[in-house]
Amino acid sequence: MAPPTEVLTAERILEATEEVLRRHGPAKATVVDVARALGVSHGSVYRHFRTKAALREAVTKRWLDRTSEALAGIVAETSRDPEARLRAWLLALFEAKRHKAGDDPELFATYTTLAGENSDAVDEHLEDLTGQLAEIVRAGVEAGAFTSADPLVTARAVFQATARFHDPGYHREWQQPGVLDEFEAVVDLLVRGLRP
Amino acid sequence: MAPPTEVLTAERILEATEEVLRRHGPAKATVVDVARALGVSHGSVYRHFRTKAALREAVTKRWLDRTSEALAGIVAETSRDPEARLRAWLLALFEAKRHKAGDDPELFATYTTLAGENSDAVDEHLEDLTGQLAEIVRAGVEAGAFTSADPLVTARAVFQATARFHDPGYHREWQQPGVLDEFEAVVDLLVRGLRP
DNA sequence: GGAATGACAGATATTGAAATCTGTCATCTG
DNA sequence: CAGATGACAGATTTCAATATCTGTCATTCC
Repeated sequence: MAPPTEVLTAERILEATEEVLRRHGPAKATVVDVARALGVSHGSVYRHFRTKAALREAVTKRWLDRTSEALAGIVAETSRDPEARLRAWLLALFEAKRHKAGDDPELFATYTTLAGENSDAVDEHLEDLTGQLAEIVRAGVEAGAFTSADPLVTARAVFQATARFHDPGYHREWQQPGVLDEFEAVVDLLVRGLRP
Repeated sequence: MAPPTEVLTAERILEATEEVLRRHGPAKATVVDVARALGVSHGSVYRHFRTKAALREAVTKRWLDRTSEALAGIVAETSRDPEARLRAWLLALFEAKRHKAGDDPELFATYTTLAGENSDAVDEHLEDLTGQLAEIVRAGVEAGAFTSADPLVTARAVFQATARFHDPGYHREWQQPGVLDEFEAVVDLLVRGLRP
């Protein structure tokens, strides 16, 4: 099916795996399918990824990293004041998830399954995100806009308190009317709590 | 097995059902099992509960009501100041769930399954709980300890912000060291946000 | 010689037939 | 006659046979 003349790279395998996952879903996506999509034998896939689990983990990491990068941009907007950045960051996270879940529910379910299989990768991702939040909190403390004995502890608290608006387990509730108001009520309460 | 002389009441059926669920788990607990435990035919059970689902829903409601009652006691302790009551209420909810999940994981899993099957009963329960929280917030506003434009909206925000410490989906994390510190960090932030 | 292949063993998933369960109701019993 | 029974039809679950997949590796190919 695919041009068999091209060199087989990890990158090409990952792309094919994403496509197979999109098509067949996480339960039916096999490495034989991936090999077939690439026009190679499944043994060749195993030359690049030791196991099926390793292949899926690599796909998961790729996907999580895309989310992180988008949010890192907001952390870097140092011209905006910390409170605005905090609100923008939390809203961007929520809206990104909400749209993924709403626009393509099957793909979202696929990635939710992958995330469940790769809790180590997810934990790393979560640490990355709380690190970004901590950076905003730290900047806020420095600017006198926030109070916090320990920005990382505070960041974790803010992240956990907004779990309902980014944890995939709550995805059903993200489509209901009024969620954005509920989101704002929580964020307002947290921002008030952060002020000196 | 049970004395067949006694009158068959809904109450006795509910007790037997809880026992069967405890023994066999939610997947294998059948109404034939319940009937057998009571020494009656399964047709007799259907005289008191229209369907298996209705029977399970009744068991679920019973269980949820027990949680509500314990917490209602804290709301009623009007001699304590609102902030103390709020903290005590949230801690009691967390500790109750944490102990149920930790002490008898199988039973906890059983009730989590039942809760998933009966989202209407759960929604009612959640409304009940946020109502209790709203009552504490309202008292706090009246006493000048809290600010809130709308106690019910604020109560919902507080409840959702602490979801990680009462939503059964997070039960794994409740056993990890440091959760109580994380709980306190979130509650502190929220309480600060509530103060005028 | 480095990459790709495909046959293979053991693990996992699918399938369809048999067993069990749910919910009804005509019948029985005290 | 109010309440309990158990036979029954259709729905659901279980289980074992069958097919497919995962991961390895000796062999092939460029």
